[in-house]
Amino acid sequence: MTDIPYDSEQVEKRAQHFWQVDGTFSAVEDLEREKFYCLCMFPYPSGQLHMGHVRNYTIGDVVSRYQRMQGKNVLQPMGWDAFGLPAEGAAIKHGMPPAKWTRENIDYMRGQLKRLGFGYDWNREFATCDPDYYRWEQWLFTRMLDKGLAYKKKAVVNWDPVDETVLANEQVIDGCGWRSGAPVERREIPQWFLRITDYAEELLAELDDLDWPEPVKIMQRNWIGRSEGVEVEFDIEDSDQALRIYTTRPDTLMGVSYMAVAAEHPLAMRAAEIDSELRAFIEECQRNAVSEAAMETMEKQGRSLGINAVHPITGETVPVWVANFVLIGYGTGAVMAVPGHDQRDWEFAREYGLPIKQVIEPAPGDTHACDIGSAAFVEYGVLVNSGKYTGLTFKKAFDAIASDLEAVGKGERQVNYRLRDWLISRQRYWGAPIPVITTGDDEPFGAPDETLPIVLPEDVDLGGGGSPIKQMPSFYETTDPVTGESATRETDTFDTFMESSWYYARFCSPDNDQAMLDERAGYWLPVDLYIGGIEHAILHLLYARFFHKIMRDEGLVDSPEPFKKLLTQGMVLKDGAKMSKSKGNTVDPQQLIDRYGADTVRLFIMFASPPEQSLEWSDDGVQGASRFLRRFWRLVQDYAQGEQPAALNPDEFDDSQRNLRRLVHTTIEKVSDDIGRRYTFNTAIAAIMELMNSVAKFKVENAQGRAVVGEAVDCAVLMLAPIVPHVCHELWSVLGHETAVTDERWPNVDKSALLADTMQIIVQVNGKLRARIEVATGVGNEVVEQVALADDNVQRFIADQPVRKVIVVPGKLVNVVV
RNA sequence: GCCCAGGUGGCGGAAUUGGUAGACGCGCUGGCUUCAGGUGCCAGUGGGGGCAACCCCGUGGAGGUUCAAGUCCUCUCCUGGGCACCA
Repeated sequence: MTDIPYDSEQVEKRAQHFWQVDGTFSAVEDLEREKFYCLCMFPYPSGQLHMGHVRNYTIGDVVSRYQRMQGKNVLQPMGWDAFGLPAEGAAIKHGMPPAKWTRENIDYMRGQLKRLGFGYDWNREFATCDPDYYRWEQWLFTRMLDKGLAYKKKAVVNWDPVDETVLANEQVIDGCGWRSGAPVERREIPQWFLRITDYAEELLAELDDLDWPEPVKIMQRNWIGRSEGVEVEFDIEDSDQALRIYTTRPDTLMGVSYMAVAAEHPLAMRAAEIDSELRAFIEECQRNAVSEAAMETMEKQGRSLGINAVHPITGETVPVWVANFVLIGYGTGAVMAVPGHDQRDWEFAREYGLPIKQVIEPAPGDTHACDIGSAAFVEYGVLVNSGKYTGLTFKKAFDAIASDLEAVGKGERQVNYRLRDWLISRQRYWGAPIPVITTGDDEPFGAPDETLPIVLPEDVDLGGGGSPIKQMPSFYETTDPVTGESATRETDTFDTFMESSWYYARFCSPDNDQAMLDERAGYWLPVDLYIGGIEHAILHLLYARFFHKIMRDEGLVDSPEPFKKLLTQGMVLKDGAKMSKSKGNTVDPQQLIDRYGADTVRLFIMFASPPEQSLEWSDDGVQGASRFLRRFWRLVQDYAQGEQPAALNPDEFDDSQRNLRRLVHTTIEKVSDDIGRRYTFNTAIAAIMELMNSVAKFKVENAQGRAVVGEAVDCAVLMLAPIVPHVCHELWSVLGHETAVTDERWPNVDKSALLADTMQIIVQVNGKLRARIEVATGVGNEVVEQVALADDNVQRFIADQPVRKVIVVPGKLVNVVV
């Protein structure tokens, strides 16, 4: 028995020192070698790593080290998503500028990442609050401005009337400001947008080719929400105004019984001028939260505007209402209501006593219930009560009605998207300044390249509430670079999603001060594997895809998409709930690292569940991981104390040696598949544990026995190296190897070792397990069937019943049906 | 409300293509070793029955398809994620 104790702290120190001195993880472009760019979503520097980070970055490190052992040229960088709201809150709380707070957090968290032994190329590190970084974002924005891809229009914000500041949705709690407690108001202010909708079709189409989880692609498709419909114009009675609406169900046009417009719609505003009760209702609507979830769940309310719209086909009039569930920022801010065939319209009509008309009935053979008296019938069907359209099916009715509307100039076919343009203005301090200048009443224009970056002043005091640069003439006062006349800088900053939309590309060329990207991006991009939380499935990933296409159109990258493969990890839970300070169920990774070492933490977090599922934290489980590593250490040390093993000679094997060697190679096969293809690290670890259990039980009785164990131990160290790299670094040299384990190749499967003489077959009678039989490998189905039928227990269950059928699945099972 | 996941022993999870439910680990029980300590080793461990061989039941719930269903279909309940200014 070895008496060398497993001292994780010393082992980890030695390995990390070696990697640093050796420059193991510095990535160098090499056109001769196949590259692998592995990227994890970078962290917001909130102060310390949490378990979600540890999980995310361990997954990325395991894949990176595995791909390196496959011979790939691996790039694994790390940086900081450093702008954002929490820094402003912390600044007010601690009386410290956000920049200082952020950079101190980064220094601490970098130390934590290093302590965990992640193989990052630290030479490429940057933070998004570095002017050298956001400079190029500002530059790209001015290109977009030139191309008309960036534009300004009014948009609604949450306004805190007491603090006189714009609030994030997160800062609105039950409709009130988080600090002031005052009811929040909707306010419209001019803001910057990016025309992501110009790319809607491409963003939708290219999803098909991505190797991403299907649920994420489905969510993005739904988010983009392509629909084919008709834009219809309703005249307003006794007026030269018109009301435009978009519908995907023109087949129900003959069932329209009222129209509904948003509170901010011009028709509603006009009507409110002469109707105080209506005005009160509209004001009430403007106190509603703006989020879609709030819109959809609140009680549906409305008021009649006292005006009528004229049906474009029948000429009949229908009343126009204002409704709290219609949003001005979405579509035309107005909808046609068909209560017979839309559930929300139905409920609204019921509430306010509006007529409900059936114009669709179920198609022949359709079994959906249809009773307009108790609910809307929302399926496609056959038209009824629809004049000349009666009897048509959906598609035919769509075409006929659309054509008729087009013929009279009252409508046109249109493809619509649910996706809206990206609002990138934030009325906050801690973000990248929007590089725009305004002179007098002229249109704003982009800051000239040579004036970039527009640097955010960092030595500020946030005590005054609101963004300090809005009160800082030294920041916003400037001159027109051409005319020299006095001008004003934009004081809004970019949405922080802007920075996270292109950082993956900048890691390729982090030190270039002449250009945003260079030819190195051509080598590394696209990212081969991108790993991060499922909560980013829509927004971040859609914005990054959009940015990539913008950069492609600017000639900066040549691929269509940024992330070839995506792995979305689940959350880390404790007692069934997300870890959070308010619930008091957090587990500090640092304490665990201090107590057990990085390898134990890495092993447990990879073993506890597969990456896509949520992970239930367990302190006892960490103990188990620690125990395994100690056993593993002892087993390898014990083996290494013996003499050099003989060469493997399969002809000399006895049965137990042959069995152990078969297990070694079936394990290599399984672990390679689990890590390389399935990303199920938990089952890979389980398989290696099984192998080690068998090695521990195995009795070495001769030279070939020792040789087989030697191969098993070597392979186990190699296969565990990506997961617990420190202990494997040390054990690899203990085993007498001169090279570093990080420079070794992944073990190969010896196919000849996999062959077995016999196989086990399951025998069922009527689908229930009744016997297990052992047959020689390769015997025919007839023989297997005979042996199965001859089994005593099988005979007992067949009894005197006639055998109706026998199903034989080769190599697996026999099912006897009686 | 809408979109997307998930629900399997006391616990985390496994079962990859419809073919042995519960691998591996934790916990627990019994035993051995030990200067009983967050040590090591051995055996057992889904529920019920049986001395045993074995048998019956069992994957949130209700139906269905199939020789065979954790896996496929329909409905339903519960939990989690997202919903455009948290990141």
